[in-house]
Amino acid sequence: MVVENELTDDEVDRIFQALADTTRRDIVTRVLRQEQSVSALAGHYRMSFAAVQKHVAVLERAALVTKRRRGREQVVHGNVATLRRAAGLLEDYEQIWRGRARAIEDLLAEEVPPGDRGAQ
Amino acid sequence: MVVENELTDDEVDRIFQALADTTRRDIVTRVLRQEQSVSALAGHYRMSFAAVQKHVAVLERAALVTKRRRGREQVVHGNVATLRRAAGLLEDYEQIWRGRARAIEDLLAEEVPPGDRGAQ
DNA sequence: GTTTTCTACAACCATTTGGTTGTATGTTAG
DNA sequence: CTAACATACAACCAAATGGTTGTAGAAAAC
Repeated sequence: MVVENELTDDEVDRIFQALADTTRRDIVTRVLRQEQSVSALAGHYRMSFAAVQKHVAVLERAALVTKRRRGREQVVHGNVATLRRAAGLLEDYEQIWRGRARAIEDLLAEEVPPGDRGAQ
Repeated sequence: MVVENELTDDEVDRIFQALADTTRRDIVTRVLRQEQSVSALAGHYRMSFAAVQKHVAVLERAALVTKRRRGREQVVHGNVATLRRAAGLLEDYEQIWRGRARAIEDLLAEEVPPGDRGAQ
């Protein structure tokens, strides 16, 4: 394991599920660049305010964004730690794959003992 | 952009959607470790063969796995390139965030011109 | 105070998802 | 050839998803 990740299956489900929508990914990029109120976010899309509100709620349940009250508006900001964890998970998969590749290499090295090279 | 990624929104949707299920993530880890036939995979889960077949189909549409015929069985192997791309996307988000952090730093540096340190 | 703005939330709807069973087809074993 | 095995695929179902409209409350503006 590259990094201790302590995420439950459900949490990982929610993270990837939340990322599996273009609008939500766009919201994430926007709030990573600069935190914004929900209505400011809603202004960027052609869907209803309530729809955007729901998208933000999905991202919030996945801990990809957090809301903070500021006066009458609720300002959304990105949660880079969760993104880092998700990236870490994917990197773990790569490591598994490399581990297998390594094992195959080792196996081949065993089959062709040192000093026996050259024979097919 | 860290790496040229040339994925459409729909493709990214499918990748994250496919990863948003514990069974499917488990299938990915298994076939990354060692390629397996669909029925061999199905043996590991308490759901029906058809259900596992559907999960594999979802992973295949996302290009996370590929099937190869071998006799009467269809052997599934993991597609590490797609995983790498997904990881790259998440790393891009981190970069956006770091970019903003950098911009804030620069802004602060402007507000407190050189030689004026020590105040606040 | 009244009005406007921003948010929350419920109810509803169409579509997708994740599962089932059943049937058909191709491939290997005897 | 026949039987067993591995896969494909359709039909069906309950639950979740992504959208809508409408109503209500809280905070700010006037």
